[in-house]
Amino acid sequence: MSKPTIYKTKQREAILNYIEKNKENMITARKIYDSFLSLNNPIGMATIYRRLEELTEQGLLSKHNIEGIPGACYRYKSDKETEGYAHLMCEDCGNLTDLDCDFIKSINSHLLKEHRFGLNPHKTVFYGTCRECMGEK
Amino acid sequence: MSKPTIYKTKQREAILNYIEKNKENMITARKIYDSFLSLNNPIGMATIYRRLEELTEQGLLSKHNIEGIPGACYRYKSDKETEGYAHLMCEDCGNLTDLDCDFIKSINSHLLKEHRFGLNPHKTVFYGTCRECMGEK
DNA sequence: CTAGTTGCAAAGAGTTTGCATGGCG
DNA sequence: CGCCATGCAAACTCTTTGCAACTAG
Repeated sequence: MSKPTIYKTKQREAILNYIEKNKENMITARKIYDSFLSLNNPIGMATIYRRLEELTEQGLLSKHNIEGIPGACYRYKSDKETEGYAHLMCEDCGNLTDLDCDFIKSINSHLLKEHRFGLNPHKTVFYGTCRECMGEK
Repeated sequence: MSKPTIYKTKQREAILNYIEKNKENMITARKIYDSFLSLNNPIGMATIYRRLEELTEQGLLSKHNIEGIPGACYRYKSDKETEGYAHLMCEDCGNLTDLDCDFIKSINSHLLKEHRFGLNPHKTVFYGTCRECMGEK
């Protein structure tokens, strides 16, 4: 039952590198695909999906989906250094940011005590309108 | 700029009826399709999607998507009588329940004051483990 | 009559899988 | 050399759209 060996291939390293460089941003399979394509370093979509899925399982990425955006698709975000944070999703611009705040702890304990619900902040997304989009209205 | 007339067709009424009867449960396009099919009262998928979309726009349904379930698809939930509630999604069993609690108000004001984020509870989903699934572990 | 609705089939988008090839260890 | 990874293309799933036929008002 030992874990399968992981081979350090060019593609895997490149994807890890891309994620490291874009840890502040949202990532989609297509963005990665296009990025490598424009660097004349094309990579197969299947490989991208396989790696993203793997990294999500390993807890290094969180996988999200927003509606209301044309061609909605899975969006991944690096969770390095932000484990335990929740996320804020703007319904207007689709921007996803980390909720780095102790308040999540009180939400956590409220849900547990009053609703017997074990919150997973990491996956939780608050929908609404972000600062910028509120201002523009 | 007047709204288009709404025609009371057999299919539309049937879908509304289905939703009314299933307001406690999650709804998917396929569930509706299968339900009508088994009643020897088949209905086109396109119609179902068109009606669900319309009802979502009217705020009578909320549209969700959960991962981790094979063939993840959009799941709708009746929001009649539960407008303004947030939702709790169980990652284990995929169950979606309403969060009927004043605590949402303090979350609301916190996000607004400290993060300048205008929460839309109606669309917000807390991920975690539900009462039942916690017990079973 | 006329505008909205339906159902089919085809198109689309995103994602997943089968399989032969290729490369790490 | 063996196992895993890759890339292509095909398959799949869910959803959306075009269009001709239909129907409520």
